[in-house]
Amino acid sequence: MKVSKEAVVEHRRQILDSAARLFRERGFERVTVAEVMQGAGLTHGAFYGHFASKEALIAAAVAHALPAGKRPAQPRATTLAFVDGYLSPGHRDDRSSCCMFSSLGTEAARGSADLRQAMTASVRRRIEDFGAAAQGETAEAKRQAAIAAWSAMVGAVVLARIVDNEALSQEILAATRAALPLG
Amino acid sequence: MKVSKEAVVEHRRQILDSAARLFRERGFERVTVAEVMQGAGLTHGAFYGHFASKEALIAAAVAHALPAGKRPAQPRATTLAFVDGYLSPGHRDDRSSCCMFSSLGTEAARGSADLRQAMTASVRRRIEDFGAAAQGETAEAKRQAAIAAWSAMVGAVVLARIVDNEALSQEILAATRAALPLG
DNA sequence: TGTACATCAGTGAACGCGCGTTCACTGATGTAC
DNA sequence: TGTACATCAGTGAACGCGCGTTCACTGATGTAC
Repeated sequence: MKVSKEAVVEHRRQILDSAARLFRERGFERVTVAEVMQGAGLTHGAFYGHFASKEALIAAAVAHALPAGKRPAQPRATTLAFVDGYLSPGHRDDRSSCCMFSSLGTEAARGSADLRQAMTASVRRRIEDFGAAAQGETAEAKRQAAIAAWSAMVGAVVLARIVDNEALSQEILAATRAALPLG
Repeated sequence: MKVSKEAVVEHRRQILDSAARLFRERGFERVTVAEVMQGAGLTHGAFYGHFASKEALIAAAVAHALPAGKRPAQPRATTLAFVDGYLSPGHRDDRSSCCMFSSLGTEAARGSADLRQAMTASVRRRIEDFGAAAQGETAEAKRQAAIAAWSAMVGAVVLARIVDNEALSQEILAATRAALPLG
């Protein structure tokens, strides 16, 4: 049956939320269109009224889940709290709402141009956010430190999730945190 | 037709090499058993004489491609040359023989116990190799620096491959290299 | 050393299941009068 | 404001293709004598 305009917008949002959660949990390939729609409370047939293909959904869901656009500089304490949370066992184990770079990064590198564009925008923003809290005398030095910090954080969570030993996993998170060039 | 014992061993090696290359290029999911066998110069029917399942092949191929076991400490210059190569555009663009952590890391985190065990052994060995060249007064400080360095390297290549802008991609590699806590 | 035969790695057709995608149909929405 | 009707989001069955896996068969290997 037809549905109100507001419901259509809401359904689209629910599809994107469902997709973003499932993709993080299982990766792009191991999630079916039918599962995404079920998670949104709809049936699979309605999918192609919202998106042209599964590949288009992937790009849209990632863009939807990633913070985009500029925002005012956040206080140093906010950045440091984010960093601590990011390199915590809790974030490592949170597969359904965790960072998309650490959960989907290597798959995303093989993704569509739209997907990579959305993720590139997120990387730029992260570098800007971190730059304000990074060590360094000059703006270039701060930017360099921000990039190095973000690389290390993403890599640490990837490695901490692969490793099958809890002590080593936590050691990776803690050692990376300690070496971060942030204030 | 039956085949000599030497040929069987050689075929198994070719299957593993073919799988390791294709998995790196496209990820575990987008490679078919038939493609792996074709890459090894065989037909798909022979696959199940060598491996119990595709999942078993994944673990075996990664274990085969990853350096395993202890080896004598390598000179500092060797480690630094590896690091420079790892964070180079050439390695970033080399999808067929590159590091498996940067090409398959987020997929591997969802993989089988056997796969994760093989990758964990490789992480331990990398930390030991890097420890010898790392900054720090004590053994613990060196180990911590080695872990932070490896995390940053893996993360940097993941991000450098996602980003759709060549200048930003190279900046990620260079900034991470410059901040590495290695001697 | 030579011969007969059992073994078994490889071949290629086939199976069956799952998934992305399509489509005829339904019925609530929202517009024209 | 109320009514008739066109629109169109959602439903669920169906399609078709691809992929992991199986299997009867082939013929070279390698062993027993």
